[in-house]
Amino acid sequence: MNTQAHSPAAGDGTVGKALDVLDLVAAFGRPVRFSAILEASPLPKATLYRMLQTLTNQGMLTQDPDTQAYALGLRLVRLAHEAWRQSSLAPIARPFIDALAAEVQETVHLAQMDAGQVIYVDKRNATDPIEMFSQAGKVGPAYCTGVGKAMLAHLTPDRLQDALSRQSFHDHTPATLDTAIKLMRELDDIRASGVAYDREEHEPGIICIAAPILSSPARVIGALSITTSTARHALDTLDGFKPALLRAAEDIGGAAHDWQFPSDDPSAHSPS
Amino acid sequence: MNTQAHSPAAGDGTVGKALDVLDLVAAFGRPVRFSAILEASPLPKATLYRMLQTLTNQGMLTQDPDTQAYALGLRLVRLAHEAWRQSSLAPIARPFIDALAAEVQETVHLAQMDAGQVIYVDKRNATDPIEMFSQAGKVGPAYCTGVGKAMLAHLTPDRLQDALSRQSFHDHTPATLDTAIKLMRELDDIRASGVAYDREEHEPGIICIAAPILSSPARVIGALSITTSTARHALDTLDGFKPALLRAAEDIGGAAHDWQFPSDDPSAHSPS
DNA sequence: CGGTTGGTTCCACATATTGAAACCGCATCT
DNA sequence: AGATGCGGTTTCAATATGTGGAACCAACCG
Repeated sequence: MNTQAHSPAAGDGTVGKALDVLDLVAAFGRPVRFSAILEASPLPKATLYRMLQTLTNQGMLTQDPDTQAYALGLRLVRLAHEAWRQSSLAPIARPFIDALAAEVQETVHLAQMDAGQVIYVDKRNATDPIEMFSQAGKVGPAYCTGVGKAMLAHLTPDRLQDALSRQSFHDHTPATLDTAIKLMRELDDIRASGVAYDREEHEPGIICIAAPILSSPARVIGALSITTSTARHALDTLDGFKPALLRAAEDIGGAAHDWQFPSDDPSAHSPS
Repeated sequence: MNTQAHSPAAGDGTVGKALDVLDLVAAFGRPVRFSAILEASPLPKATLYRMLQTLTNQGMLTQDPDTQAYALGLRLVRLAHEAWRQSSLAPIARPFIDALAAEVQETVHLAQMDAGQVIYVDKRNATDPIEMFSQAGKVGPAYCTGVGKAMLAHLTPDRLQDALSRQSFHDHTPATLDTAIKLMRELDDIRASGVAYDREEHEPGIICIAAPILSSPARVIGALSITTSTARHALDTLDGFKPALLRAAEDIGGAAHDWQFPSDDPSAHSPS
């Protein structure tokens, strides 16, 4: 019934609260002491205390022995390593992204959708060395990024509805599509052309061309983008990347599909 | 009382179980269906079911709509992004690692210790492009890796004891130090010389020189290693890297210290 | 069409979580 | 020194939560 997913104030049971605490600690972005967490949390002192202890025991948090500040634990990193491997299509997409980045000599992003937000799971920077984990895991808005729009455009109606309801439509730049109506119209174009553009809608001077990655029939499982700046490319020259981008996106989609249904999955899916 | 930290069968409360389930799913390394998890878990059907539902609600797991297989969720990736930023010293160490890798033209690892295990939080591969997240988050044994031994050597007695009790002492290669006694003896040498070697103890043909990263008085907060193969370097030529390695380790330790105690922390620590 | 596997829901019971209040240690203030 | 306050830890009864055996439903298979 409850279409509402997590995000703040999800509140299923004890683990919900525990995870909220994790988010809370994460939000600080640096080690925090007990009292700081306390006043940011709705939980009463004693409860929070035990929760923190439990989480620390579990390795989800670590507590500095000197300053007794809590920070996210390494178990999380360990888990995430797995999460990244299995839940994201990053590992599958890797070779294609490498190739694409090398070919176009621009920054390439691989993103997925989570709770209406875009989450970058990989990035290849053709010029600079690399940015690594510092980028993977980053989240961003869906309504004003190329990858976000590319994915939105190919969502099923109900999922789109859900996703739209989560957008905050803040005006990042003058070009930002700041209403659901404008966005919807653009999504039609995107569906038609097969690619989405970010026309400095998120950050001034930054533009990109993005394509959805589709699996099986027509499920979006991610998006791929080539990002550059107005200093390097005019908006309309972005189309030069279109063939390479689309090819890479298709290749990744195909690879993902093959990986999901190697040939033996007994409880298969509805015929394609 | 219970020195035992997490790992399987930790069992504090509900969240403990929830996290165990996460580990379980992670262990599969690929999306798994309900029944598969069920038979790997001690939990009864109904309980596990609700647990999975909760975790899915919370975004810690995702369930494929077609095959209803569970996989680690993107929220985890998001959290880990933060965890990596704040709990690990990777972000601080980054520039130093880059420099070191460039200087020595060999693979450089940055690792930390968690529950007696080594966890790699960063890696720089001087020759190949990069390995990214695919490496960060990886865990390995402490007793037979350079970084592991370097950290063990500088643990406080009680922590060392705890860590040792968690080692499994499996013979990876003929050179593996397979008993606590042998290991202890080696730790003395490491303390004396300031660096640890991996003499093909983990993988044949792979050798490394590692140094602990120390903060404030004498707390190990991580370790740094330069890894190469017997094909490229003889064991005794590794010493050539020693100065650069030690310098980098010291620099990182210093930077971490400055970062931890910028200058204003009111509830400071014992005078340094 | 009946048997089986795989997943979901019920419900009485027990356990784990709750949170006000008391407590401790330690630094600071007078 | 002695008092005061703040940050962190512990206790304990009330109760909300999670538990898990068993029944249930659906879909697939023979």
